[in-house]
Formats: sequence, C-alpha cells, structure tokens
Amino acid sequence: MAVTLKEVARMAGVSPSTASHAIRGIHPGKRALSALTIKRVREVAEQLGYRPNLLAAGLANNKTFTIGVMVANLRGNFHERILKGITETIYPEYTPLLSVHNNQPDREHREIEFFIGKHVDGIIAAYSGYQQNIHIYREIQKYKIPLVLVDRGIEDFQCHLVKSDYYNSAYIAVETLNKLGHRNIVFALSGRQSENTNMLIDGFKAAVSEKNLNESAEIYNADMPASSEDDSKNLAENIVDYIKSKKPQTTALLAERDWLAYEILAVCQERGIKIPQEISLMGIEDSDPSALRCVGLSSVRIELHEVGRRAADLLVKIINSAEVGNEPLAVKPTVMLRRTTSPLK
Amino acid sequence: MAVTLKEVARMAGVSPSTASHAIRGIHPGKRALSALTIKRVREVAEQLGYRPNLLAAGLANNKTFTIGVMVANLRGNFHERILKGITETIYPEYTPLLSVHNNQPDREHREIEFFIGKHVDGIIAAYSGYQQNIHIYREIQKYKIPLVLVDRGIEDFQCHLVKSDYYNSAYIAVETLNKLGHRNIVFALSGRQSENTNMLIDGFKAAVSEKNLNESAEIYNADMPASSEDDSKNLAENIVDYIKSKKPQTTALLAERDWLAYEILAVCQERGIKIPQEISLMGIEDSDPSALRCVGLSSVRIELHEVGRRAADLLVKIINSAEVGNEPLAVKPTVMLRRTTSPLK
DNA sequence: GTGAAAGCGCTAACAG
DNA sequence: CTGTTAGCGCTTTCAC
Repeated sequence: MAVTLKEVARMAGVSPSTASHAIRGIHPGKRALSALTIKRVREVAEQLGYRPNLLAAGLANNKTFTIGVMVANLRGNFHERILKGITETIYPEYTPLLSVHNNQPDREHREIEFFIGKHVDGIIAAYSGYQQNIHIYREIQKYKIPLVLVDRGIEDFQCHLVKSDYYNSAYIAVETLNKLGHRNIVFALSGRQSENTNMLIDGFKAAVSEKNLNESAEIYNADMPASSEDDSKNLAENIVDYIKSKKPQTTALLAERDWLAYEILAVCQERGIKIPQEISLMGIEDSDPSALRCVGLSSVRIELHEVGRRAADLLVKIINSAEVGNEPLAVKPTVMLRRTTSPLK
Repeated sequence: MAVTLKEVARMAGVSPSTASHAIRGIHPGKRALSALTIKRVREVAEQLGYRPNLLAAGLANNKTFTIGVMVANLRGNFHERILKGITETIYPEYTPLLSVHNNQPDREHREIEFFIGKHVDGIIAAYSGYQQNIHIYREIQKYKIPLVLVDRGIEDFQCHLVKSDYYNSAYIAVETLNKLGHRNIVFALSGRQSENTNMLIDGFKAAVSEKNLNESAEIYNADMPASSEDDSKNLAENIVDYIKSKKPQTTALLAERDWLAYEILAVCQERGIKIPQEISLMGIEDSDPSALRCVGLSSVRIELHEVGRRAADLLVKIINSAEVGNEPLAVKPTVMLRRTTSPLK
C-alpha cells in the first residue's frame, strides 16, 4: 500500500541500498554517491510520496526515536510541568511514548514492559514507590536502556536521578520569612508520610536552628492526611484553629504544599482573618493558581519544568554515550513573593 | 542480546511459529495447540525472560498498539484535561505517542509525519489552524489511518470531530444568570478571533433574544487581544471601567474565558468592588483554579476530559471498524455555581 | 560509485 | 497438532 524504498529504488533505476543511502545522505563506512543519483532518487521519493517505515528502520537499526516517559498522573499540574520540560527538550530528536501509572503497581509494570518491548531509546520515569516493581526497573538496566528517574529515587538502586531540592525549599522559606521579620513561624503538615516530606522537615529544622528560632518556630503536624475535599477543609480549619489559639501569636504560616495553603486561604477568608496583615502565608510548590493575581500566594517554587528539562538532557547525553556524573541532580527552588506575605511590623 | 522467539522455540524444542502461537494463545485460522506444548513454551519463555520485540511484531502485523496524540500545548490545563481523558480511555489497549505542536506549523507537520512513519494505529489531533498543514491531514486519511480531531475542525475537510459545545456554553450562562434574576448582563470579550468565540457570541445572542434581554444585555468587545500579563491586566481594567460607568448598572458579567474572569476578580479585589454583591461574575471553561475554595469562580464547565474520552472512544471504534456516525460530537457544558454569582435582590 | 544478499524478530499462509 | 517458508521494509556488510 504505502510506497516502499524498493519501489523508489526501482523507479529511480537503482538498488535499494543505494536508494537508502541517497535518501538519508549518510555515508557509513565511506560510501560516496554521485550527486546525480542522489538528486534523482530524492526526486522520485518526493514524487511518489515515499515515507520511510520507522518500524522497519528501527528493527534493522535498533533506534526508535522514542523515549518512554512515565508519570504518576495527570491530575494537578505537577507531572504536567515535568512532562512539558521533557517534551521541549527532546524535540525534535525524540518523541515521548507517554504512560501514566496512577499509582497502580500492575500498571506501572505493564507500561514499562511495553517500553522495553517497543525498544524505546531511553526512559524517564517517576517511580511509584511500590517495591514489588523495583525488579522491572532492574530489567530496564539489564537491557541497557538508558534510564533517568525523576522526583524520587528507588531504594538500593543505583540510577540517574533528577529531583527537586525539598530540603532547601523549606530552608529558604524559613530564611525568607525570617528576613521579613518573622520569628513565630509554624510549618503545617498534613501528616502524609514521604521521603520528600522528611526532606522538608529537615530543611525547616536546619533553618530554624541556624536562625535561632528554636523557641519561636515549630512544626505542627495535623496528622489528618487529606484525600477528599472535605478532608482538606477540615485539615485547614484545624491548622487555623491551632495557630490562632497559640501564644505568642504566630505571624507566619508555611504550608507543606500549595494546595494546603489554598485551603487555609479559604478558611481565613471565611473567618475574616486578614492575610497578610494578621498572618503571612507561604506555600511550597508554586503550582499554577498561585501566580494568578486573584490568588497571589507566596510560594517556594519547585522548578518542575527544570526537573523535566534536566532529566531529558541527561537522558539524551546517556543515549549518546556522553560522560555524565552519577550523583543525583537536585534542582534549586526559587522563592516567589506575592500578596500573602508581608514584613512584620 | 535480548532473548528472541527463535531461541525460546529452540529451547522448548518447537518451531518458532508454534512458539509464537503458544505464547500469544491465539488461534487465527484454527490452529489448536496441545496444552503441554503451550505450557512448556511459556515456561521456557518465562524462564529465559523472553520479551517480544514489538517493532518486529508491528512490522509483520501492521499493528503497533500506539496512537498518535497531538495537542497544541501543555501550558494551561486545557489540553492536559483532554489528554487525561484520552490516556484513561485507551489504556490498556494503546499507548499514546505524544506530540505538542505549540502552534508551530512546521512542528505540527513534522510530528504527523512521524506518526505516519511510526505506523500508529490511529491519531487524535488538535489542529493548529494553519491551512498550509491541511494537506498533511489529508495524507493521514490517504494512509487510511483512523483520525479524530478534537476541539476544532478543519475547513473543507470531512473528518471525525469531537468538540465542546461553545454555543450552548454561552447560552446556558445567560440562562443561568437570568434565572438568578439578572437582566443587565454584559458578555466581555478580549477581541481574539476564533471560530469558537463566534460560537459563544451566537449562543449568547440566541439566549438574549429568547429571554427578551435585548434592551439590557450586551456584548462588550474590549478588542485588546491579550498576550502578556500586563495586557490581561489592562484588559480586565478596561472591562471593569466599562461596566461600572454603564447605566443602568450592570449586575452580571460573563467573561469569555476563566483566565479573563480571574483577572477581573483581581481588579475588583483591588478596587474594593464586592463580588458577588455588586456584580455577579461568571467564567467559561472552568479551569482548575476556579474550583479552589479561595477562588470559587462560577463558571461554565467545558468538559474537556469528556472530549478526550469521547475522541478516544470514537477512535478505538474506528480502529476496530465498528459503525460510527459522521456528525461532529459536541460535548455539553455544565454550569458550576460557586461564590462569584448570587441571585439579584 | 553501485548492487546483491543477509538479517533485524516476528507473523501468517500453507503443508503435512 | 506442528513445522516450513516466505515475507513485513529497512540497513548494512561485502563484493564488484
């Protein structure tokens, strides 16, 4: 049906191998083509509407111009931002085969099997955390498919990793609030456990002790991991209750993530608590709504876009067997000051 | 390097074709396999860690288990929502090869060429609007690759299309506001031209005339197509100026899209204009921030998720040569009432 | 400078 | 119930 190289060759009066070379214009070994042949073959190809079958080329070549990208979900805009960084970076060399594991272990497994079967040139993946799937990541390495993990590593598994620097995110949040004059700072946690949360906690503690805020700053763990909308509302109310009843007055509140800060913002609106006059509020992540002028949440920006870019960059280097380091890359966060924070008077 | 079917066959003491059938467990024609053979072959395959080479299978079979998905961008969350609907629907049958054209015609062209070369089983695309690329969509059809367009059609090009119903979006917005008692309604446009905007205008006009609001409702076209942040701010201020100076008092404002409503919200906050007490504000699209309690924008929800699902559904049906209709599908919008609208007292 | 031939790994007739 | 054979469309040695 589709026109094949063979037909082009026949029409141009050359052999398939010559046609192949003429079209691709590469001379492996040292095949030299006469300009005339090249011209003729290309014209014929053009005229016939020849399109190389990339499957066949891939089979012969073991190069597919695709990379497997596995993200956790497409719900918020967390993974989208990473994905965007990736697609931007790999274009036009590669196209992503996109998978979403949605935190379902069997799905994660299946999608990676697919990547392997499809002989992608490389893989960028956000590991789900299910240990039962670690073996499939080992499989990737066994097949020598270049692999870069994003956002989280895998225990006992040596692998390229690009993540955001959560430790410093909390650290610079405290630093910034402190520079604004705040000492009575509360870091509010929902109670969900994760390695990244632990990094936040460590960063917070480090900053607190470095700025001598041990007496005035603290972590408040509400211990109400939120899943539904109602949950988050209750969580936010609990947090606001807590800081309002606390003496001395809390002047700055750092939320574990932006979504929590949004909820807190809503509770404060409802209760007539003025932000930033009564409390300065800061989130972590800087997800899209924060930048809207009608929200204006100050936030520590996790540079997910950059995470994606770096991961893709690294992957491409590995594919091209360039020298790359082995240490995890940690992308530095940026403080975005907006309306919800102000200097302490 | 990787284990091939041939090796599995050899180890199991059968021929490749038998092994192939045993592993896939399908009997085209009427090949029947002895249970024993099947068992043995599968065991050997398992043990050797055999993974079929999907490129080879695709080449032999002309079936790749991939579909090309081309979206315009990954910036807001418009296309992400469509994408999510698609990925959900096609899993686990297909995996998307994802492309983003970013409104660059050459990129759109190139990516589609890639899809064709990769022999994807079908394509879902958001056409960029560049007429110079229409021919490449024709090419898709020439290759008989099932194609479904999303969100916008192509002029003079008969093709399956799933879009959101913009006409009714504006219509039900007016209807809803009118039910709340509003008659002095302004529909604010930025001035960017598009087919979808025209549909909104038509829907608005139809509702206005049907509800006998011709004297009180109107379209205000600011004619300041916004690209930068400053632009949108100026645009919003211009609109607020306009409705505040208007007599009789405008009581309800419908914004062309949510992003514009967010800007208007910010302007009103700054100027101390109470929403919804002074004016009810409604957006169109219902993008993610609208649902946040700290924003709470009332909006006509464009069901992009559903657009994606339907498109994918349709595509899969076409791939399976099921009977499908030919008329464009228009996905009905839903009104989401939140904090920014209230009944007129 | 160009062509012939083998092979990438799989599937699908067609025989037996 | 199973094996043989001939491709799918391309790349790449190797020989001329």
